[in-house]
Amino acid sequence: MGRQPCCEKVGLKRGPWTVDEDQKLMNFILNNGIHCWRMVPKLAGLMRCGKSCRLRWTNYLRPDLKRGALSEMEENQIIQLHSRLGNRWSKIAAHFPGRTDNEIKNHWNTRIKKRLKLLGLDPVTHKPIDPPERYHPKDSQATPWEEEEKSLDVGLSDNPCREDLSMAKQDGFDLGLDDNGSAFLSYGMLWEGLDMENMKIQGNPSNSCTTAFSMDGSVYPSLVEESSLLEDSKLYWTHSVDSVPSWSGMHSLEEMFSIGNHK
DNA sequence: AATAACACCAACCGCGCTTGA
DNA sequence: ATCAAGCGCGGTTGGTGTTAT
Repeated sequence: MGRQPCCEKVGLKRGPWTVDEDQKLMNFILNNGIHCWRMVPKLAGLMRCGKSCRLRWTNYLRPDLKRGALSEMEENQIIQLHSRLGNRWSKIAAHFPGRTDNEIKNHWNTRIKKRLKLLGLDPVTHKPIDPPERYHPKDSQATPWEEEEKSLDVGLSDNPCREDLSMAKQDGFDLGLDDNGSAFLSYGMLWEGLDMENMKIQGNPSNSCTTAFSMDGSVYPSLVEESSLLEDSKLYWTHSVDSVPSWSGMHSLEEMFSIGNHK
């Protein structure tokens, strides 16, 4: 006896969402908020399952989503967080306001993985490929990232990046040390040294100063841009869909989305 | 110009966790 | 304590666009 399907699939639409469907879902959530995803498609007049609606909202329609490619700084942060947390995309995404776990996961699978391999690093362990074994699972019940998580609060703080800064400082990223105090290559330096066009390591780390973390904490342009953007448009999105009905600036939102964000 | 190979990403699937009856 | 509904997460798939041959 298997698990019952999340919904009755007969007669339900699948595949890419149309503009009309997006508008219906958007309008419904803006006007009513979300209390039960299962009921959303029925009430919104959509021939979709609730799960599909939730995915569409969280990955595409949410007003606080940040559009565009991930910056090099964001990539570096993703790598460092992944080395601590493993494939816990939602936890990693929590450090990137406006980015979804799906987006980060896709980016990891399609780009970062390859880059790490090119650099001779194992995307899973973040260590040089075929190094002498340093991690012995038998020695510990928990994986390295599980151990790491015990000492980390991976939830959102007032300034997630500042939290990361302290993490980085604690763990010696600026010194090129890993969690165990061993020699460790800075991803930022590796990134700078990798000429993706010619696919070769240029190797002048001394010129490479762009790491994920700036110790003065002043260089997070994407966040700065975003916060000013939010201020300008008077949007106060709080990561909680329950707060949808209380947004101010609803008209700005609707205008924004009537322009269309479709492929 | 045709088409094969590759890259990207939206969407789906199924499992596990949480919550409430 | 048990069970089922609902939700969230991570892995995977498939469609579409781009590049190489």
